[in-house]
Amino acid sequence: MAKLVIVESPAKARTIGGYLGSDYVVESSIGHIRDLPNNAADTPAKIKDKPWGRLAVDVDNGFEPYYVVPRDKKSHIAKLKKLVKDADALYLATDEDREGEAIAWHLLDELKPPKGLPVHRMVFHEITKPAILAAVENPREINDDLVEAQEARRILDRLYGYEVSPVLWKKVMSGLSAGRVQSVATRLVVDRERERMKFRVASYWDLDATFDAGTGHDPRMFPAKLYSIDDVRVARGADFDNTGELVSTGSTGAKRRVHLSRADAEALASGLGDTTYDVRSVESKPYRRSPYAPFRTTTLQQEASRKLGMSASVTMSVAQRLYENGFITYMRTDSTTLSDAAVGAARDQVRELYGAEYLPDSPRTYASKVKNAQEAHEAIRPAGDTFRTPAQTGLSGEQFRLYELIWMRTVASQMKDAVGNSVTIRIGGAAADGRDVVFSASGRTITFHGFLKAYVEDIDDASKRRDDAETRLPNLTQGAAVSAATLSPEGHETKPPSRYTEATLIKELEDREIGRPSTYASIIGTILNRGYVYKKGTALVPAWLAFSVVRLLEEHFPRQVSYEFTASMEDVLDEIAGGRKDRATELGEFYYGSGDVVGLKTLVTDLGEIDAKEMATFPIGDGIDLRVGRYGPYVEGPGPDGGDASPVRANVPDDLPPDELTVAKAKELLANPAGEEQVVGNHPDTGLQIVAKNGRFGPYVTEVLPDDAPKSAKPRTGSLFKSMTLDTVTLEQAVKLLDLPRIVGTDEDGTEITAQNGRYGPYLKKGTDSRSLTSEDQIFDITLDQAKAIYAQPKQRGRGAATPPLKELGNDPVSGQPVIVKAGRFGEYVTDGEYNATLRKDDTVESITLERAAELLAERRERGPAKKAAKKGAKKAPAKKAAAKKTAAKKAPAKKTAKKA
DNA sequence: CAGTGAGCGAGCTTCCGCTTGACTT
Repeated sequence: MAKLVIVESPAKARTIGGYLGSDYVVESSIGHIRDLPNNAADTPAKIKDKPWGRLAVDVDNGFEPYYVVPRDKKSHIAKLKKLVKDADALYLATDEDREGEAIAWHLLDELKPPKGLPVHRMVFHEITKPAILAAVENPREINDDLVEAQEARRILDRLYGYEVSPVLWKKVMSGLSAGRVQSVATRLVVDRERERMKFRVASYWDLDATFDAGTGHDPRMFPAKLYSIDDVRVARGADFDNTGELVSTGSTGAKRRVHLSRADAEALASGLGDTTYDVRSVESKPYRRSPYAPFRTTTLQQEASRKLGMSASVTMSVAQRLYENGFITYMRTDSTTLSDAAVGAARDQVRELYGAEYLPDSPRTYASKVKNAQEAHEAIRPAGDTFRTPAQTGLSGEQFRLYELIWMRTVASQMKDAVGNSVTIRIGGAAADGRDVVFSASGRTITFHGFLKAYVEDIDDASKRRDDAETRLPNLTQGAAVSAATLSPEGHETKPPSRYTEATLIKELEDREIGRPSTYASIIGTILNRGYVYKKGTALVPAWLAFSVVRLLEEHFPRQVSYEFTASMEDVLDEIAGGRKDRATELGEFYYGSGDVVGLKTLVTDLGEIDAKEMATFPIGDGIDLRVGRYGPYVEGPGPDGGDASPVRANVPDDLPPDELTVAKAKELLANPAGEEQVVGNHPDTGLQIVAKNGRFGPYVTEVLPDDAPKSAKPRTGSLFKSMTLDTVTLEQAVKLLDLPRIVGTDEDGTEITAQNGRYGPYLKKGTDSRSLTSEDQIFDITLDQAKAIYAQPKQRGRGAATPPLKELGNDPVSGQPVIVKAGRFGEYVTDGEYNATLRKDDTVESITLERAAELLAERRERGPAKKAAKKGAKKAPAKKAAAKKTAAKKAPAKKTAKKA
C-alpha cells in the first residue's frame, strides 16, 4: 500500500516522485480529465434532445453543466481508478489555481475513492524538495468556492462561444467562431488596421548637424538636431496625430510648435552659413536601469520572437521539450517569482561568471505585474538547485538557444543595476536673418554595465533605443564655443501605427487580462485558422472577413466584445471564489440579462435585427463598396460609364492588406473586373476570344464579345467539368463546352434529345423530361441509342435509388429489415428501408458493423419519423421542436456530492 | 460574380483552459 499523489503533468510527477520516495506513488492527471462535451458525437444521447443539449449546460436549471470524460482520457482514468483502489491515501496535488482546484474536484468526483480513504488537497508553488515535503505535511481541503468560480468561467465561455458562433454561421459564413478571447483578439487586430486606414501621413523637416567641440588637429565631432527657432520648438513626429495634423498649433504655451517645410529647412540652412555657436546648456542626469524580471510565458514568447525569430507555438513546443527533459521549470506560468534555491543558484553563477562586484548585497525579488496572475508556478528558469551553463547541457539547435536565453535572463535578474549618465546639450546661434536657432544633442554613457553585461532585451519599436545603447558626447560646459562641421536639411514622414505581431498581440492580451499562459499561442492559431487574420512576414493582417465579423459583434454584442469584458468577468469570478457571489445568479445575469443588461440569450434570439448585407459592406469612397462575399472579398462600384449602368464587381486579392485598398486601388481592380481570368484562345468559327474564369458556380469558360456588340447580346458560357481546371483547359474543350447543350439526336416522335451540364450535374433533356447522367464525359460521348435506352427506363426518383448499396450488413435487430450502407448526397449512410442514419465522423464503410449500424438507426428512430408529409411548397415546415413532450426535468447529473462534507 | 431540371436520408460547424502523446509521411 502506498499513498497516491496526483499532479497535472507527467514530468512533474517524475520529479516529485523522486523527492517523496517509495511510500508514495506519484501520477498525473495530464491536465483536465473531464469537460463539457466537445461536439455532438461526444454528447450523450440522454441530453442530446434537451433544448440545452447542444450547450451541455442546463440553462433552465441553475446552469448545471454536464461533464463527460473525453474519449482519449478514458483509459487513463481507468488506470487512476485502479491506483486509487490500491492506495491508502489520496493526495490531490494539482496546481494551486482556479483550474487546478477544479481538476482536483473532478478527480475526486470521477475516481470516487472508497469511503474511509483519506483524501487531501496538497499544494505547492515550486518543485523543490523542501517545498514538496512541506506540502505533504500541510494538506488542506478542496476549496469549493474556487471550483465554483472555475465552473462559472467554463460555462460562461461555453455559452458565449456556442451561442454567438451560430449567429456568425447564419449571418456571415458557416464554420466561423466567436469567443470571449478570440473575438477580442481579432478586434484588436482589426482596430489597429482601422487606425492605419485612417492614418494620414505628415511630412516635416529639420536640420541634422555635426558639431565640432575640438580644434583643427583634434576634432571632437558629435551629432545634433535642430531643436527650436526663436524659442519655439520644431515639430517632430510625436507632435503630429494620425490625421497628419499638428497635435497643438496654439500660438502660445509649451505646446507651440513650428512646422518646417522643405523650403523652410533649406532657407534656414543657408542662413546658418556664417553662424557661430556656443553651448547654451548642459544637463546631466544619472542613468540607472534595473534588470528585467525572470521570464514568464508571455515575456519568453516575446523575446524568443525578437531574438530567435520563433513563433509563439514553436517557442512553447521547444520549451516543452526542455521541461520534459529536466532543463527548465514549467513553461506555462504567469509568475516571475524564483524559489530560494533558484535565487541562490543564480547568485552563485553571477559570482562565478561576472565576479562579486556584479552581485547585489541582497537577492532581488520581482512582484507580479500581471493583474490576474494566479501564480501556481515559479518563473521560467533553469531547473535544479544549481544551474547548468548552456555549454554544460549538451543541448543543440533551438533547444540550446532557448535554454541559453532563459539561463541568461535568470542570471541577469540577480545582478546589479546598470548605471551611467545621460546628457543633453543645447547649442545656439543666430541665423543671418536674426532668428535664434538652437540645436540639441543627447548622449548616454554607461559607467557600470551590471546586468546589461549578461542580458539586454530587444526592442520592437525601431524608434526606441536598446538599454545598452551608448552615445558619447564631448565634455562641454555652458558658454563653450563650438563650430558646425556639417548642416543638412532632413525630411521625415510620420508612420502609421505598426501592425501587431504574434508577440505584441500576446503582450496586449496579457495587459488586458485576456487569455492564460496555456492558451496564448493557440489563440494566435485560432484566429489564423478561422481566416480572420493572416501573416505577412511577422505582421498579423486582418482579412476583410474579420472586419465583417468584428463589426457584427461590435454592433450587436457590444458588451461581450468590449475590451473590458474579461476584466470584469475576472472580478465577478473573484467574488464567487470568495463566496460573496453566487455562480448561478451571475450566469443568469449574463445569459438572461437583468436591469439594463441585455442577456446573451435575447441578443442571439433577435437575429432579425442583424442585416447581414450591411455588416459585410464597407464604403471605400467614390461610390465604391467593399463587400465580403461567400467567395471572398470583392469591390463593387458604378460601371465605367457611371450613372445607372449595372454595377461592376472585381475580386480583391486575398493578400491585399485592407489599408492598401485605397480608392485608386479599388478603381484599378474595377477597371479589370475579369480578375484572374485565363485566355484560352480564339474560337475557330467565331474568332471570339475565349477566357476561363471563376464564377459563382465554379470555374467556367466564356467568350469575350467585341465592344461594338449590341447590348442585348449575351456571351455563351459553360462550366468546366470536374476533371478540368482553369489553368489546363484546352481550346478544344472550351469550344465543346460553349457549344452545349449538345444535340444527341431525335427520338422516334421527333423530339430532340440534348445533353448538358446543370445544377445537379450532367443530364439529358427531352422536352420537359430530364434524366441524370452518371458522368460529365457522357455529355460529349453518349450516343442516341444509349440515350434512348435511358429514356426507356422509368424515371428514377432521386440519386439514391440509382446507386447500388455499398455494403450489406444483415438484418436490423429492431425492424428485422436488411440494413445496407449507401452513398448519398450528404455522405454515406445506413438504412433499414424506413430510417436513414448518416455515418458519423469515426465510422467508415469498411469498418462499420451491424451493431454500430443498429446503434445509429436506433438513435435516428428515437428522433421520430422523417417529415415525410412535406412535399411541394413545404420547403420550410420545421417540425415544431416537440416542445410538449418535456420529460419531468431530470435532476442534473450527480455532482458536488463530493464537495459536501 | 455565369443562369441550368429533379427530388430527396441530414448533421455538423463552435468556446476556453489544463495537459501529452498517438497518429501519419
